[in-house]
Parts: sequence; structure tokens; C-alpha cells
Amino acid sequence: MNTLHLYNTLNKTLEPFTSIAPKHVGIYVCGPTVYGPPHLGHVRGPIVFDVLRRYLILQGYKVRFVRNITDVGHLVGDADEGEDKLAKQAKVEQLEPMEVAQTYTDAYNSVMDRINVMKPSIEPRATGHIIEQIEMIQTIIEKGLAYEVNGSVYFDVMAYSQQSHYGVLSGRVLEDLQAGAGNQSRSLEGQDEKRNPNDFALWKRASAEHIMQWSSPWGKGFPGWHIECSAMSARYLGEHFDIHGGGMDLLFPHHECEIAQSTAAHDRAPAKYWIHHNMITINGQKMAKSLGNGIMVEQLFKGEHPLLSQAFGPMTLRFFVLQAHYRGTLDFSNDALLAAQKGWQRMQSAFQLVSNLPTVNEGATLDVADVFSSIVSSLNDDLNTPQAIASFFELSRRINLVNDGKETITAETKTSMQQLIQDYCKGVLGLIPEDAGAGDGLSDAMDIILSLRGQAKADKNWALSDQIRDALKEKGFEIKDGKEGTTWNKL
RNA sequence: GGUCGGAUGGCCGAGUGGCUAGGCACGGGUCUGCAAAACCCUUUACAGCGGUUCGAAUCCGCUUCCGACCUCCA
Repeated sequence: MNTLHLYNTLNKTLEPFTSIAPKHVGIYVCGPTVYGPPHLGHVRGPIVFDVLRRYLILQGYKVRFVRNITDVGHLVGDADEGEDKLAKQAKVEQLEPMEVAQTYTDAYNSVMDRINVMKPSIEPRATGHIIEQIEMIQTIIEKGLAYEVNGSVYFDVMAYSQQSHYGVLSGRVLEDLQAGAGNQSRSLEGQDEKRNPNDFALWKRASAEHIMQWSSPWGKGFPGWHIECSAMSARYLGEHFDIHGGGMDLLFPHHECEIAQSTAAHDRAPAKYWIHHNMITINGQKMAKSLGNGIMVEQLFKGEHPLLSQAFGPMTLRFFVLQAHYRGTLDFSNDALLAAQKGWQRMQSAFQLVSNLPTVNEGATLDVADVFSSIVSSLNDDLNTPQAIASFFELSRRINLVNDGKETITAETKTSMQQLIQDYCKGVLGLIPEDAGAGDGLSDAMDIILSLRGQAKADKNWALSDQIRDALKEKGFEIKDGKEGTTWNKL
């Protein structure tokens, strides 16, 4: 494919991407609810949309990337129905809700930094946009598409569906929703206030013990579960913007409600493209607290989890995520992670060889034009990163062949190789070499150790040289003796 | 129950009418003090049963199994 195509959930088709405004793209991605430490499920979406953003930037677009922090709302399931998730956690920990939110926002962002996800252009918080949300609710009420009951405001789905299609995104039909088996046992608070079971809250009246609450035209309360994204995306990207992203689990009701609210308030659909990534599984099973198979990102980085045999670095994680297409499920397992780690290391060490590759003026035996075009067309095909990575392995193979003197390249081919690595691997995929100890003197210290070991080798003191190699390996440093000298890397 | 996805070799994971993706693991080899790396060779899979077709992992039907969502979730 010659141009970027994306699968638009709205139309269930692959569509060529064209921006609403020339050379500018607005992206809104649903961010985390910050009430717990980041787990593996938190990592996929950000990486996927980071690649999309980086690819658009490479193509010359100016991208405004908005990813919110949800620090209010969302009800707790289980026995604590109706209670605010953040408030609940706060009671447990005896902390201010905002303190909890801050702690986990920091934890989340620290993970984002480590896996090389670019910071959002704007990272708005729900609690910082109560006014915008209230104003939007008022607009919807004025249009006759929401109603107030006992200090709560509900979106009138039936009234809305008279003029617009409720269910455009999820393909859900109102009649089917009414049947809604499976959840009948869950009696939700305020259900009897609604005119119709499908109506959803825009604003909820807060009980006295509810910690997070704000004044509103309808009394003290807090915003509903979907309105924040509508209000903040409109504020920062406009009423109609390019791309809205999120996990498939948010498709219904969250995104469906967003579309309904925004359309009600602004008389137009909010986003042109809706992009949804699939979920992750652990050893083929859904990751869930009840199954006891949840893995926190920190546990992965430290190797501290019963399902993991060792620690896996941030780039291994990123590489692993990109080795699967974003719309398929991604299965985490120790074996799969080990495979990803090995593959990523091999690719990395090949890439390190490029700058020293010899070139010839004529009679070169290979080039990389085909690799270049296949990487570009893979990315254009709905961000097919696994295919792009396969091509990067082909590039690695060719680099190694040239390095071994079995094939030759021109200087132009070498430049192409460098461009591919710089612009596409580092730039778009965001896969950067994990530099072990740059700037902290580790590299210098290692040079000293390795030169001493080189001396031992020259003396044929194999016992000593092997001892040094083994000891370093135990500490996570791998030593490789090549023809051009000894190299090392951090495992 | 409703809606929507899946099932690919030992593991992960692309592809989607004819041309054995790729990674990891396994086995053999070259190289090497040994190891690692690198390179070469090797391993022909698409849940089952029917159908369409010159040809199907790819299209259609049925069956089995798995999963997601259906007002907590990334």
C-alpha cells in the first residue's frame, strides 16, 4: 500500500487516512483510570497509538496527541456498587483521593517513559475539567436529550435515537439491549430514576459520604462515566477531530456514549476514525484479578512474578507488543517473552554493525530497496508492525552477510540501511537500543575490565578470562569475542 | 440469551484463492582456546466435516472448541 490505511471501527472497513485539516492531525486516546499500579494491559494501547503518532509525524504531520487521566468516576463492581473507585481505594489506604491519583499517574507515566512512549501533547485530567463537563451537560439538556432526576442527569437514549443512530459504533440495537441478560442480577443504583434502562448518567448526585464531589446546577455531585472524554476532546481537538483511539473493551458503552453525547451537544460526530486495539491474555487466559494472573509492569521489569523465569526489559516488552498486530489478541507467556528478547537482541546487534560496514563503488551484490518498500507498505497496511519487524529481520540478515564479507553493498545502500533503522525502527516503532550505562562511567569501567581480560587471553590464561566472562554474565553482562575485538551488552 | 471476534508447525505470530512470512526453540555444519554471536542447511503447519473452484489455510455451509462485549476494566 502506498498510503496509510487504517481500520475504522465506525465503518468496519480499512480506509485510506486523510486528515481533516491539511498537515495536522488530532488524536484522542482514552487514558488510564489511576487507581492502581500499571499492569500489562495498560501498556498495549499506548504503544500502538504511539506508533501511529510517530508514523504520522514522519510523514510530516503536526500531531496533537491528547491522552486523558481519569481521576474521578467509574463505579466499583463487586460488592461496592455505586462507590467511586478512587474514593474506595482512598479509604483503604487512608489517603486523599487526589493523592492516590497522583501516585498512580506518576507510576503510569514512569512506565510510559521507560517503554519509550512519547509524552502526550496534552494530558488533561477529568477533575480539572468539571466546568467543561457541566457546560456540555447543560447543552444536552437544552436540546431536550437529557433530563434531571433528584440531582442526577441522564442521557435520554430514546429521544436521541429519534434523530440519530444510537449504536453506530458498536452495532448494537436498542431492542437487543433491553433484553440484556447476564447482568440482571446486578441492580445498579439509580436505575429506577431512569426513563429507560439504556439511559446513562451524565451527572450523578453524590451522597454525603462520597468523597469526590463538586457543585453543579443540579446540586453536589460528580460527572458520569463517559462525559469527560467528550468534553476534553472537544476542548482540545475541536468538535470534530481525526482519530479517537482506545481498547476494544471501551467500544461499548463508553465510546458509543461518547458519540451520542458529542453528537447531541455539537450536532456532529466527534471523530472521523475510531481505532480500537485488542486485549491481552496471559498464557491464553484473560488477565483478571480473580484468576490471579495479573502481571504488573514493575513485576515484569524485575522478574518478580511466579509466571516469569526472569526479568524482561522495557524494550523487550515494546518489541513483544509490536510483534503482534494491534487488532488481534496478544498472548503473554514466559516462552514468548524469551523469544522476543532473543530476537530483539539479535536485531539490535546487527544494527550496531551498520556504521562500520564496508562499501564498494561498483559490483555490489545486494541492496535493501525491497526491504525499504516492504516496511513502508506494511505500516501503511493498518500498521502491520509484525510484518515490518519481519522485514527488519531480513535487513539484519543482510547486514550480517555484508559484515561477514559474503555480500557487498554500495554507500547508498548503507545510507538506506541507516535511514531505515533511524527513521523506521527507532523513529516509528520506537525501538531504541537499551544503552547499558551510558554516561555513568559503566562503559569506561567495562573497557578497563575487558582490556585486562584481553591481556589474560593473550597470555592464554583461559581460566581467568572465562572467570571474568562468567562473573559478568552472572551480573547480566554478556561478553562476545569477535574478530574485531570484544563487545558486551546488558542482558 | 444477544452482538462480535478467533482456532496457523514444539512456542509466539503474519498472511488470506496458486508463489513454504518472521522470531524463538530443536537438529546438523562453518567459525572459535572454549563460549557467545554470525552465517549456511534442516523442520511444509493452517480445528473437524462437507461444498464452490483447474486449484482453498484463504471463499461458503455445518460442527466442535476458545474468547470479548452487553453500563468495573487497557
